Amino acid sequence: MNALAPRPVERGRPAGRTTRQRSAVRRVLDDCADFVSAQALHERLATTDLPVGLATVYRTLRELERAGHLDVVRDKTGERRYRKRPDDGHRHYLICRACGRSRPVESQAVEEWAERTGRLSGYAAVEHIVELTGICTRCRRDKPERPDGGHG
Amino acid sequence: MNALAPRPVERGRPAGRTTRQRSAVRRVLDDCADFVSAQALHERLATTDLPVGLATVYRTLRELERAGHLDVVRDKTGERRYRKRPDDGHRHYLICRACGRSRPVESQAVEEWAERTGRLSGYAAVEHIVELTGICTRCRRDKPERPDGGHG
DNA sequence: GTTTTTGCAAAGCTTTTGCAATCCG
DNA sequence: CGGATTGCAAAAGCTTTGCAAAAAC
Repeated sequence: MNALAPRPVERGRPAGRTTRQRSAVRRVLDDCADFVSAQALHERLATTDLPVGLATVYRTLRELERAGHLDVVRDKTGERRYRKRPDDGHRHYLICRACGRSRPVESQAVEEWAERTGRLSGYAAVEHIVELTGICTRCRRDKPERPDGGHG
Repeated sequence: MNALAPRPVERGRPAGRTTRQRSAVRRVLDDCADFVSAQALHERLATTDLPVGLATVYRTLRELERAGHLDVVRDKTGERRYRKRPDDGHRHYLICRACGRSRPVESQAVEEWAERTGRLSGYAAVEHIVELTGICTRCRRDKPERPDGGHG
């Protein structure tokens, strides 16, 4: 559930090799364009021409995360979910606790607050985590709230 | 690292029995007045007149959390840390990634942003998670940054 | 005297790691 | 070829759960 702060990024670091597995992971991330857990990714890939090992999925995600290509979120169970980050910078999201679907929200106010608070505090390398969860209009009609935040 | 949103709280629910163990847990939480992990709590209690089992610590924390008495945060390792919530409502914190110490920050701007964003979205029961991390002035001089956010 | 709570050990989950086999360049 | 990468299974953590013994009211 935590949309990542603008990391003091390690962008531009050695990219590693381009393997079929890594490409496959990126492709799925692009395709769904919503938050997915490592395990879900692994399952989707399992039904593919090129199944990818769970460990590799995790490793690839960690890499993409470090490179600043992903927004990351943690649900109440502690599971991490990943979503492709737009090229023009990180986003914050409003995530439905019932169906798991996410939408980016306007967050300039928080960005400014975070920047200002960090600056005034005298702390170095201040990062922020901000996220919103709720029940979307559709789910409010249809389903009961799931405790974990949905979207296995 | 997530400072909890103003829960659609379950306050005022049956409080359960008052046992020596639960009192002990609350006492430690009051004493340190900073974020502590369940395991750290358990260790502190271990050296006491009344050691408390780890499972009991977890159960007590879960209860206090549900009752809205705690602010909760998750570090990068996924470990949860708990801190007594002031009586007048939840806070957001700036936490030092090196030493783990936390200080509440002024957060009216975020509160308003969250409220407004939730209202405009049409989502129900919107909750927010907001937190800041950085390196405090003292640690900037003294120690190197720890990867996990400190305070074992 | 019931009902709740405790404690221990075992189980559950997600994520990480060791290492031989494999692949990329 | 040589070093990076994959996969599997095992290991690591944190947290939860089952169940008999103990405590609370």
